[in-house]
Amino acid sequence: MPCRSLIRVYPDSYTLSATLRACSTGSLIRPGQQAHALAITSSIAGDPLVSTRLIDMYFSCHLPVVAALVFDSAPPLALKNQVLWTMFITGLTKNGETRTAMERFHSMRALDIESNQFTLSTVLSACASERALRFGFQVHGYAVRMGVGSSPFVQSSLVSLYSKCSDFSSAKRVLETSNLDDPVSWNALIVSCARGALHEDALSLFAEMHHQGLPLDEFTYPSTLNSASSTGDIGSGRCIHCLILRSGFDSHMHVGNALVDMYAKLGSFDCARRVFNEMLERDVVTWTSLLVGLARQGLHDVALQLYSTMRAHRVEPDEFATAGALSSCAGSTALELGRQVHAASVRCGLETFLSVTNSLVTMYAKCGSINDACGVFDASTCRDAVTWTALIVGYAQNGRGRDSLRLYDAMLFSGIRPDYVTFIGLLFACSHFGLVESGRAYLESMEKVYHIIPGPEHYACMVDLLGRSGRLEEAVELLERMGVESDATMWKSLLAACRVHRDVLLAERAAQRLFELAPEDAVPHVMLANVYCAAGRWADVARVRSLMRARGVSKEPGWSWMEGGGAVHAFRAGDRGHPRAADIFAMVAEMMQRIKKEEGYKAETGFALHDESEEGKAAELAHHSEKLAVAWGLITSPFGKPIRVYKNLRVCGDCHAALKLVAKVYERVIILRDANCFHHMREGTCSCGDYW
DNA sequence: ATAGGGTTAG
Repeated sequence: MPCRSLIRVYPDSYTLSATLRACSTGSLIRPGQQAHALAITSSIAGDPLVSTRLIDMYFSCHLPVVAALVFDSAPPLALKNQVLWTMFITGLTKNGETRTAMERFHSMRALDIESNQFTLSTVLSACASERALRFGFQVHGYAVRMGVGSSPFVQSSLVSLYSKCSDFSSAKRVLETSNLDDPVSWNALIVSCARGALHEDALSLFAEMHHQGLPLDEFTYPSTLNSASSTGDIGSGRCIHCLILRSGFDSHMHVGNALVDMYAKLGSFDCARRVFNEMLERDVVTWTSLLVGLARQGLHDVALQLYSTMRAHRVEPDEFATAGALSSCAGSTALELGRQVHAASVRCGLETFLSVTNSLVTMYAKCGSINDACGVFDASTCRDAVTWTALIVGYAQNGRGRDSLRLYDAMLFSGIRPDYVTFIGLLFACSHFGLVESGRAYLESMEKVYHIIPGPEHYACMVDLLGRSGRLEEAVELLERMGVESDATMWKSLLAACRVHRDVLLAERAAQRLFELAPEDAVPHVMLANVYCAAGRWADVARVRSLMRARGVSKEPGWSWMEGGGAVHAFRAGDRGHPRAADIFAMVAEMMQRIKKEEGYKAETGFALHDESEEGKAAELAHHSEKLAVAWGLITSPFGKPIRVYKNLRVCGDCHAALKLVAKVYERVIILRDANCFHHMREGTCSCGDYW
């Protein structure tokens, strides 16, 4: 057997520590493991110096379990080492294992290993994450006994702990004894104020820092700006922006992000854009801040353009960007794009985030794709009240009141507490289904069992519920005795009920209130005209029309649109602007002919706006935007696929009746979302139960 | 050798 002589160089612990430190800095797991192996073959893995660096390396590579294995297998001598323990507890805290960090600190004390300011600041920050105020108090006392109570690191951790636990007086007491030149404690306090919605306090702390001449740093500004935008005070926001520019902190990305966020939240998109454009580097937060700001102002299409620009810049969306984009898809009913964002979120493993799940359910429900909403819900592993509520509301809006209420029972069964919005969904479902008694019971349990005070949205649903079921007097009574001020939505519900139940007198009363509440709104005028129309009071119809002219209110033009082939096709009434207008009008003619012949359809000319002959009215109705859009759907979308149409106003009564028959004759499902709810039309019936 | 505070959501 030939003897191969190998010259092996065994590294010493200093060399290996240096290598491991490099692996930690770069989160390099493979070289880190090789160094670990080398430490074992060199018999120096148990050296306290090496163990410390090994643990640090595994934590930096986000492998807390391996780090714990290394720690627990360290030799007894190393386990007496204060630094090794500190490193281990710090690593646990940084990896979010704050509970374990506290437990390990407890063991450290039990083994009589002393702590220093390094250990204690970390442990206090773990306590802060766990909101463990009592344990934190004990650590505070121990820190004082160990003589490190005045270390700026310990003090800032204490301020953070107390303020996160809302013990602001203790936080301020620590702050008053702290080193004046250190802004970290102040920053911690400002952050907690901002998180706890104490925005005025946050701003005055900032002012005090500034007044005392304390150094402000790149951590001070983001949370202060957050409070400035939350108070809606653009003046102080601009002042802070000036300070940032003068001190040069605008070069920090977090500060720039906070500025973009503030201006976007306050609706100053020019300023937000300018900061955005001038930033030296941007990350996903920069883009998301702008996107969410746009979405909040209802500028969903711009937000979605921004999302695709972000993707084009190869910025990977995270769960916040994804949730924001999905919420804009919901806001502009962009189902196709929503599906793409959904697919991308699955590819990136983001769909398990609660925020993404919630916005997916909401997006599908608001786009009328309730089965997809249901699918996301069923596949989700983590649900909160928002998840359940999104589907409860979704079912209700899509005309599935029973499923909505059934889901609420399941929600209670799974131990999730309903919130304010849940009850809006439930009452909406009840009004949809005409369940007067259930509605009353939900309203009562909301107050008595869950101690949630009903707001205008709940009363609006109740008025609608009572009105629909013909209990008009009761509805009026509720409007007068409820604890909140009546608003236009509630009176509109009542007016709609008056139209259905032909109560002209009450309709006039409701309309009068609406003219006072929202004089420039055309809808009440049109609804009142419809009431007169149904009662055959043509002179009054004409009077309302001239009133509208005199007041200069005009009906918002109705338009309908549908997605297809990656584009949106939009139609106005009588619109011949589409490149294939001839085909569309031919299809409308065919549609109307077939439903007349096969289903005995007759135009409901009461819904025609202009005074003309009966034939003229019928022709006007036939070219309403929703009929044009459905015709386009029949031409372009394959058989078997639902035709999805969206309308900005409520669907007109004649279109509703006609399209139900179109769905039957053409054996197609038509899903029409109007300003009020979804209409799932199939085989001649509609999910709204003909009341909307 | 070891330490503290930040921006984005439904």
